[in-house]
Amino acid sequence: MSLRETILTESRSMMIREGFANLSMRKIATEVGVTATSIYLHFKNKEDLLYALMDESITDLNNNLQLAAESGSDPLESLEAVARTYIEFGLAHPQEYEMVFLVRAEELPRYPKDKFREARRGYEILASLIRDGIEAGLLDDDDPLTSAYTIWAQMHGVVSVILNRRLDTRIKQKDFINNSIEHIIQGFLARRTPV
Amino acid sequence: MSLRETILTESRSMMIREGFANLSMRKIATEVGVTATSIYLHFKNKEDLLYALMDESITDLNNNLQLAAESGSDPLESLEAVARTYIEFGLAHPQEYEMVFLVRAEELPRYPKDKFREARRGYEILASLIRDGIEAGLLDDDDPLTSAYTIWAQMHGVVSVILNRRLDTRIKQKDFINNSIEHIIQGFLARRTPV
DNA sequence: TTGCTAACTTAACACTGTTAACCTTTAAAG
DNA sequence: CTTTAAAGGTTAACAGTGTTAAGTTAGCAA
Repeated sequence: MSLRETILTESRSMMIREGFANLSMRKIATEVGVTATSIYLHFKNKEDLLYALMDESITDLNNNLQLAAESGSDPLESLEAVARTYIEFGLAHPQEYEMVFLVRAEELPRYPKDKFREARRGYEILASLIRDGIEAGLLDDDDPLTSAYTIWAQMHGVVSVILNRRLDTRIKQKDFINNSIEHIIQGFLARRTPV
Repeated sequence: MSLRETILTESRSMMIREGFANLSMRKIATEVGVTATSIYLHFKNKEDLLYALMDESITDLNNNLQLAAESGSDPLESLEAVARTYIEFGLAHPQEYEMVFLVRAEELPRYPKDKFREARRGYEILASLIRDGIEAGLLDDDDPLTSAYTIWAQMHGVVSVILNRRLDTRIKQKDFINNSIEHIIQGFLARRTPV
């Protein structure tokens, strides 16, 4: 395994262990058994290293979503599976989720364009599912891409509220998730009696 | 104006100017015309200072939401007004919004309990609006508090996606917001034909 | 005048990301 | 077989961070 790979592996395990905020070049280097300066021979800077980590996580999430999207017997079932998979992924990998979705844009001003492609794949999985749903007459006939982003935003909101510990202690997390998924989908169901 | 207040005022203006992430005790102190150490005479630490700032912003947002909640002629209209107000507040005050809602729970492990009260007021404004809507037969009969959190999460998702610049450039921000508000509300409308 | 207290400062500690300059080891070229 | 060049690593330093211990100064009460 090349040093580059070792750094990535160790960074990821460290991030999961101690949290994204506690990652430091020196700590990573020590863990790997090398000097902090060495990392700069393989990554332009800390940002660059983080992008590499993000890319892996995004791919992982997207692969899960793809599977979920293919799992249902109709678009509605698949949509629910996707929502559930998304939320579960976020809760199961909080550090990775934070890194990918909760880091402010400001902190990543020069996100490399080629990495956007993988990031977009997720939205497109969702958009194509919505397109199927519209064609089957199950979902509201809006622009699928816009709706994909809207649903994504809603799912993200759910994960984000839980991870940021903003959820009222009186509410059970499970109820919150179920309620959310139900209403997110209901919000896009084709209206039987047009208003 | 006491030094404590001066520090708060200057911190806020600095945060808005240069961003939340660029706040440093030394910079604030310099701006105020004092040494960094002095701040510690008025605030326990940086966290404590941030909580004071957050508290002000949350109160501000909640006051806006309260007004919106009272603005409509029926619960549905009010709900839309609240959603629009929330999203507009987030976009108009990105730095404050980030501070209040995007900062990881980890970074605020000891959020003082008395400040939760103000934070909860917002959810309660929403919950009581939903309660009215349910009683008027306009909204789905779920637990109002759970629904309040769900709607909050969805609104937050919308703001968050925009602020974090995760929105596809092919989608107009305005369309995205309108589409979101529409579908969020639709997701909670009382179903005329029960399933 | 003494003594206390509040408000402030200086100096330091232990961190952070990052860079310039300086080795070594390895491998290819003449 | 020696020279050259590059790859991969190091040490030392810079400028910044939050935070604290210790020292100073001003104002006021006894």
